[in-house]
Amino acid sequence: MEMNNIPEMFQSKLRLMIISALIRQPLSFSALRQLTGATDGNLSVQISKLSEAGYITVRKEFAGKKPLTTCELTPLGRDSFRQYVELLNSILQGE
Amino acid sequence: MEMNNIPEMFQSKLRLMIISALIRQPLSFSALRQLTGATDGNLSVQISKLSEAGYITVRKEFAGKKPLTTCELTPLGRDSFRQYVELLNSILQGE
DNA sequence: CAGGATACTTTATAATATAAAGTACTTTAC
DNA sequence: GTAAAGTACTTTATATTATAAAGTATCCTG
Repeated sequence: MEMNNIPEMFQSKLRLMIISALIRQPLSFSALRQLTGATDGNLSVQISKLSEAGYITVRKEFAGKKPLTTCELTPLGRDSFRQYVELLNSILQGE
Repeated sequence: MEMNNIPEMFQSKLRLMIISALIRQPLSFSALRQLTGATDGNLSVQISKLSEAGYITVRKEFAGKKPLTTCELTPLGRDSFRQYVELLNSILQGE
């Protein structure tokens, strides 16, 4: 099968949920936590991985005196996701 | 007595400890917490008050991905403290 | 199949802020 | 002088994220 072609970044349910959520618009850490139901720690780790892979950008600032983290999909992230979906489609089509 | 002259900002043990600690050099929130033994909430509140009074400046930044808060005495803060000590001295001297 | 290597997840703890509740002290009113 | 009010300080709980440690699952390898 083409299983070996599945990019690292899509081999985690949580990362997949994050990317899916970011397709529509940038979201804060809190929003992602709510949408995914993930724990803080796990969410933090997976966001870092997506960021290191260049799939998302992470902006940090202070909203008042509290930290605010915003995640946004990069073109690379978007393209990779598109390609991944195409790959799944082709697999579905029987190769 | 001159009791009524005691400035608001010096009427709290914690604020006094903070100012005393900052006389030597700027310190982080964590350092102040350690030095004073105060709880996070209380320390945060009293730092805000000192800042609003113009006695200290509070700088916020990210050290890596974590927030770092640094407090520094302003000239006003330093002068006020000096004057306060003088006031106490004069009271001690019998007015 | 036992033993590792990997990677993901949870849990605990850290850095600060805010709000709510508790405590103390000081006025005011009777 | 004391009960009721008002003020201010303190603690406690919870919110934002990050990191490290421990747990769990999976996969490879001999």
